[in-house]
This record gives sequence, C-alpha cells and structure tokens, in this order.
Amino acid sequence: MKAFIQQQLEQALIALQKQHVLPPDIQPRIVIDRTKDKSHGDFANNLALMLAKPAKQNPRALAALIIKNLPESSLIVKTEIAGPGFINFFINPNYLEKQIDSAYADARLNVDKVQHAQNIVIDYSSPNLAKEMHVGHLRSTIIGDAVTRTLAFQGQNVIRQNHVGDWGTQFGMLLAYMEELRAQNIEISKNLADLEVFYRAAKGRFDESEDFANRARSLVVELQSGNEECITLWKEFKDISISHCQDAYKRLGVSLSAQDIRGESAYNDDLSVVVCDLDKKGLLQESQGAKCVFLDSFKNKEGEPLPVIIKKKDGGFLYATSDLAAIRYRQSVLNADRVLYFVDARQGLHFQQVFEVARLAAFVKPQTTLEHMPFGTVMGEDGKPFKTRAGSTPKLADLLTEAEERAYLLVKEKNQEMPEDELRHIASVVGIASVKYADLSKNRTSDYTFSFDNMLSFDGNTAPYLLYAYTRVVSIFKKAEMQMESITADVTFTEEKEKDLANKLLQFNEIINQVGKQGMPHFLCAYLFELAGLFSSFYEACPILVAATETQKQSRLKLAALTAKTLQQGLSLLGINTLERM
RNA sequence: GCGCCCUUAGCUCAGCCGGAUAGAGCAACGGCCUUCUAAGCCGUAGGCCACAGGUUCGAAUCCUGUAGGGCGUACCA
Repeated sequence: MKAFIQQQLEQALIALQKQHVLPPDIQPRIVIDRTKDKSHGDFANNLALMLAKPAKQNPRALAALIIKNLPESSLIVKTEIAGPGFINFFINPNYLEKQIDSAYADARLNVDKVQHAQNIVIDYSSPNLAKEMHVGHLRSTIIGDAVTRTLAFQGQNVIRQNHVGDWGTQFGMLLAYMEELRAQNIEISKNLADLEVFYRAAKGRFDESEDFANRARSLVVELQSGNEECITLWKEFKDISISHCQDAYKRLGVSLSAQDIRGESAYNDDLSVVVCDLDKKGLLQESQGAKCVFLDSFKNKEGEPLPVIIKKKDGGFLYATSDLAAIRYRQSVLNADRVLYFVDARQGLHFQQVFEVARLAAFVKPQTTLEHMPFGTVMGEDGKPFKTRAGSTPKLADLLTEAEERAYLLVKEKNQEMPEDELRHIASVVGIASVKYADLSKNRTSDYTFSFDNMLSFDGNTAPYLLYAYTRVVSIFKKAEMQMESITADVTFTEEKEKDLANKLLQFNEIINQVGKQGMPHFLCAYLFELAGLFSSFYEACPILVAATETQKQSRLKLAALTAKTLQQGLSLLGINTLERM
C-alpha cells in the first residue's frame, strides 16, 4: 500500500513538473507514513512541505495541486490537506478487506520474499568454551537467532556461524589442570559436569603455583603447534563444553546446531597465512616486538597511532588475527554478501579496526558488507554489569530453571485442575519465553537490566500476554469445533475495532523488513504487543461466536484466525513457541 | 587526553534517516466477569524529552557546546 501511494505521488510530481509548477531537476525522497491518529486517515505524506520552498509555493496550495494531479484510484477514497500541508490518504475499507482475505489465504501471510537471496553470514552466540554459559551470552544468542530466523523467513540464504572461543590462552590452564587430575587418577568427565567449578579450580591452581602456571603456558604452545596428547585432552574438554552449549540452545529453542560451530581453533592454520598476506601487502609493521597494522584513524592514549596487533612479541596470535582469518573464510569459502556480528558493544573498536584491515587487505569484496550489530551490557539489579570473571555470575542453566519454577507457581495458581505434566510443559514454555522476550523486546543497543521480577511479571509487554492472546483465539476455534484454515467467507467490517485490528495485521510485512534490515527484533516485539492489544480490545468489544449475523461471525473468525497465525509466525521468528492453552 | 554510547512519567522502556496533542507497561486511583479463558478490557492521574545555544515553516529526533553516567583505548576475548 505504501508503495502504491508512493507511485501515485511520483506520477503527480511528474505531472506538476510538466506543468512547470515544480522545477524539473528535483528528486525528492517520498516517505509514506502511517498516521498515528485515525482522524488523519490511514497514511500521510509531507511532500508538499518539503517542496514548498523549491516550488516557491505555499505548502497548502502545493498540497492541493499535488492532490489534483494524483491519478484516479478506487483504492483511495479520500485525500485531504491537513495542518501545515500534510496530505492524508484514506484507504477504501473494501481494499483492506480484500487484503485480509489475501493474507489469510497465504502461507506467508503476505510477507514479501526477497527477489535475490543474499548469502548472509551471521556470527552469533559464540561463547567461550572454557566456561559455563551465563547471562552475558544470552543477548548474542537470542537476538542473533531471532534476526537469523527473520532473514531466513524473508528468503535470504543464512549461514550461521558459532565462533566459539576454544583456542585462547586459558586453555593451557585447563589442560594443565586436566593433566593433574589424570595423574591423580581422578575421572575428568565427572569434574567437567560443572565447568564453572572446574574453571575456578584450575584458575586457583594457576594463581597459587608458579610451576602450574608455567606448565599451563607451555601447554598453550604445544596445543597450538599440534601436540597430539594435548589435542586429545583439548578435544575431550571441548566436546563436553559443546554438549553443554547445545543443551542450553535446546532449552532456549535456539536454532544453532553443532554443524554451525566454527571456533577460533578452526582458523589456526590460517593465522600465519593472514600474517603473511598482510606483510605482502605492506600493511605490517613491527613495533615493540609485536607485528601490527597501524591505521591512521585510531589513536592511543598518547595520541600516537593505535596498532591492531596481529602477532604478539612471543609469537602468539590474538583475536584480531582469528577474526581476520574468519573474514577471509567467510568471503572466500562461504561467499558472503553480508556478514553480521552479534557481539557486545564493548568490542566496537575492535570490529572497526578489524573491518578496516580486512578492507585494506582486500580480504572481502568491496560490495560485501561487514556489520557489527552491537548490544548493550547486561546489568545486575544493582546497576552494575555482571562480572564475567567473578564466581558469583549466575549460570544460564540455573537462571532458566528459576524462570521455569516461578512460571510453574503462577500457572498452577491459575489452573488448579490441570494435570501435572501439562502444567510443567506450560511453565517451561512460559518461563523460557519470558526470559527471551524480556531481552528481545528492548532496544538492542541499550544496556539491559536483568531482573527476575520484571521479566516474570506477567503483565504488560511480556511473552505471557502474547501467548495468552494466542490461546484465546485457539479456544474460540475449539469451542466452535472449527479449523482455523477452514473459513471460506470473505471479510466484511462492521465495527471500528475490526478495522483497527485489520490495519495492524497488514503491517506485518513492513515490520519483518525492518527487522531484517536493521537486526532489531524489538520492533517485532512491539508490533506483536500492539497486535495482541488490539485483538484483546476487539475480543472484548466484538462477540465472535454469537455475532449478530453469520457473515459477521465468519468475518470475525477470519480476523481472529489471521491474528493467531500472525502471532504464531511472529513469535516463531523470535524463537518462541506458542501454547494451545494456558 | 582521544573515541564510541547513554540521559524521555516514581520505576522499566518505546519513539531518534525532523512532522500534526511525546507513547506503552509496571506502580497509584476508579469501573467491568449469569455470554468466546478477567494471565483480560475500559477509564483517571502522572513529562521544561539532562541543560544551553544553533539550523528549520516545524526539533525528543539534526548540529555545536556544557553537565552527569557507562564503555573502550599495545600484546585477554
């Protein structure tokens, strides 16, 4: 509809240019807005205000001329000039009805499929395998997954990349500790059941014993140079840690599989190639014993050029190096058109530098975009960030369990008679959904205060509110003993609430496009919340099963069914399951 | 020092490629269950959009500056 109005306006402009009302050389960007207030119609446009000056016209007079030159169309029943010179468009309700019929009949709910699919590599979750997953990993995992699902739904070719940290300095420490346990005939796998405890124990040994620390450092070198025993030990650790991650993904309903893992270790052999390549291109300089790339646009504390360190003075590599290797791989092997990084905002500078080096070294084609999709820090309720290195950070698994427990108590309170296993199932869906939704519904870039009380408050813009709206529709169809897919009658509006709901339903496509483009799932959350709210109003005001006429009943059933489908599709793009009842 | 980000209702947050009276939810207050799940709906109240300038017909939104806060800034990731 927006596109249609845009075309209409373009034609009006061309006509006005021919009449020499407008100068021939202007190419204004025509933006069609949905109106905030219904009294302003369905869509509005500020073209007359923008063009008033170049046309040397009074804005309202120009608006009148634009309207006069709009092509005839039955879709628009009324246009008006409002305020300083806005043009408001009133859409033919018949057209809205037809659009609802069409969306209802379409498996994609009238969401556009991209014409030319891009290869979009999405780097998300990417936990450090040395430790247990904790709340800090939630944002990358959940937001990245929602955006990935949305892009896939749009028809893009998404390639998930779980760039796990499996190669850092800390692995030497862990391997040294594994060695010690083995020497004492202690079964390692048992100890690895809780990675956090294991990590702390290893860290304790590292801090207390110089010998241990030295052994740890030498094991890193041996590991990275391919010592077989080290590799075996490392693999044992890694497999267990990955299985922990996959458990978390499964519980969270995250679409990452073991095949999507391509960790830092996978690039080990490429690291020296990267160094060599950068050197050949004359980008590498030695400074204080380290091999660096200096970029003019970055300065350090003393105002001197800031290096991107590629190779440490001890010969070791840093994360910039493996990120560069990953970029090469993503371009040359995965053939990426677009690479998205869902990584903490604190790594902003790192990515700016790495992206610039990758461009200078031509590791990516000029048209390939590298996009850091930053997100804010997860804060505790005390307003301070969660400490990643401190032992007190709550584990993700425990956190999810607590959410499910709290949800269970609430569900049980509402449904005394329900069988235990169904209660458990509902509590699990609601608990997980609440945690995910609390995160997804906030603007990605701002810091996010993690609060059980807020996320498990079952009112307002929360997952339970959306899930509840969905179950209400399901319940209607159960009562009517009908399938949601079985409605053949056309939609006819009789009430304003029906029209409001319909209008919102037809915005789904716009929202999906926005989420795909900007990587911001909170737009979708806000949309679904508004949709659920409008449905609830409609539900209260417009009886469905006992509607006045059969036509009205069918029509309202169809609106309800499309609402349910849209909610389900939307939630599914967020990685949230729906419930038949709650 | 330099760079990036933030500051909107008591609280949690939307809105930010300028647009019509700044929106939700929570908390507060007042209504609505013999009719499709009240985990709901309807309503009331609550704001110098940190501050000061500037650009503009029009600024929460863009620019400059100030204050306060966060983060980053050479061998961790």
